[in-house]
Amino acid sequence: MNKHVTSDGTVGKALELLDMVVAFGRSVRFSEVLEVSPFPKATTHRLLQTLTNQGMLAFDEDRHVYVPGMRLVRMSRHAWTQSSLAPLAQPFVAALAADVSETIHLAQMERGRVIFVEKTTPKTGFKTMATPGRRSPAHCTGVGKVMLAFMDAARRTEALDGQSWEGFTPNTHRSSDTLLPELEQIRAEGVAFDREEHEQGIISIAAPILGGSSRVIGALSVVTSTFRMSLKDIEKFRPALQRTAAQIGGEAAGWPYPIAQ
Amino acid sequence: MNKHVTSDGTVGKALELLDMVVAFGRSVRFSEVLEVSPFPKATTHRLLQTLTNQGMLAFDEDRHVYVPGMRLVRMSRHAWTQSSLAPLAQPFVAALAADVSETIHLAQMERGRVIFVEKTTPKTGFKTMATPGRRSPAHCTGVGKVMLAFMDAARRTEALDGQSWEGFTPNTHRSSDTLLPELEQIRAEGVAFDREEHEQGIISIAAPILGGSSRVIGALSVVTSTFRMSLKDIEKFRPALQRTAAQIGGEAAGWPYPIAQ
DNA sequence: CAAGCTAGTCCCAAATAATGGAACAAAAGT
DNA sequence: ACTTTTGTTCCATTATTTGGGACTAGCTTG
Repeated sequence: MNKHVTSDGTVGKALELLDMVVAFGRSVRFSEVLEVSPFPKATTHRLLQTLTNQGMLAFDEDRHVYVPGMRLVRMSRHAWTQSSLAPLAQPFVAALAADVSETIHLAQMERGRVIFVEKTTPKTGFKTMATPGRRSPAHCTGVGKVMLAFMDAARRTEALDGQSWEGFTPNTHRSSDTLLPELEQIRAEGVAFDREEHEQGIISIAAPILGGSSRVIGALSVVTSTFRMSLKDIEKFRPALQRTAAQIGGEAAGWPYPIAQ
Repeated sequence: MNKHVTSDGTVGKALELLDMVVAFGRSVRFSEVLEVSPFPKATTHRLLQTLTNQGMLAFDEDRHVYVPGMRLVRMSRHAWTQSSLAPLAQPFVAALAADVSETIHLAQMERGRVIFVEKTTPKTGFKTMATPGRRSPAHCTGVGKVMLAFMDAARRTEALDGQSWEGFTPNTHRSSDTLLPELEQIRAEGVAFDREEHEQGIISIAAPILGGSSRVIGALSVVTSTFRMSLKDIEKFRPALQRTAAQIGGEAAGWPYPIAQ
């Protein structure tokens, strides 16, 4: 008798479509949406119309394309300032970045998936797939694993059930059988390591950000490449990383930020 | 047989509630939402649950409050970069700000209401109510009036019907009877003036931003106070203002931005 | 420029989901 | 311990969503 991860009712379907349109990251034609929509043509069309009526999408009559609407722009901006750790954490992240001269990721969790909300790259930077607003699996990222490790048991079980267990590299965990023991260890150590589990050649050390009632509200990581450093080398970032995570957590405590789930 | 401005179906109701929660700008208790909700208790509760399930809201079990959810946070990146003029206009706005040394507002329109998407204040700045993400009435702001003036007739009629006609100062238009002739004049002149219609002591000159097919996608204004300048004085900003608006429009043409409506 | 094709829109009887008054439960106050 | 306030759930009724398919607009091709 558990809650379903997927849609409840019409609202769920509409939001699913909204998400799809927005995720395109560009204007889209009806037929493009229809291709990825799990709903029949008439239903898809009607839901898009509703969303457009509601200002969540805008329809360009010349080009016949849908784009995110102004209502979504306005609401999501409020959401960003209120519920993303980025504005609050920004100065601390910048200080850490200056300190370690490596890429820093700040992430939060949305239903078992990692959302990157801030990223700083040093001048000498290389590219990782993470980019603000991007959603990645939790089972194969440093920030994801550390949030899984520290969230409460019920949420963790649910989150693990929802993982894709997609294998990105030979090191990627493919099931909770191998991940669970590691989570135990992460809880003991206080930090998680990404051992090239998401991208070949990319490693990281990640610490949880704990808000009020020591619940996980996000995670912070120092990311580098195996060309520059080894797993052993990045261990040295641990004190600065944990200190910064604690500072951010301290600032955030007392504010209700979304709990990782 | 016209379209209704208000809610269609369950999706409309859910979005209305979402909007309310987000608009609070802080975490809210169920009872606070219920107070402003037009729906009965059970319905309000169920819709909030649905939104929470969907990740559009997050519920803090300790504090018993709702906050914007991570799903909305994630969408904000995409929505902002795609549909707000701010990223694209930023350099032009900065140049104009440096040129005139006055406050600049960049706005777009959501169903007859003005949304401020960017604002720059000179060091010597004073405070106006406008702040990015804020929504204001169109009938009493420079950017609002100029967008109304230049949008197509059908949309304009609909937008005017939706105005609150709230009187903020003695100069505020209280009905379309007085506003319509001014819109005519604005169309002829190419710019609109805010003559202390929204805030006592605040005046502005605003120009429309026209995208492809010369449709209004936004507006730009130079704002100052009557302590510093007169309505006649700010006329001198017109060339720079219009030039900048044209530059932004030029950049935006070819991209489908939400049309003012 | 008409015919053919594809993309987009609309209709309506059946199926399904939303509704909300009222009862109930859980906190908070006294 | 009791009262009040706040939050949650139930379920028969009611209203909305659904989607196959027909239709229309817009584009392409012979």
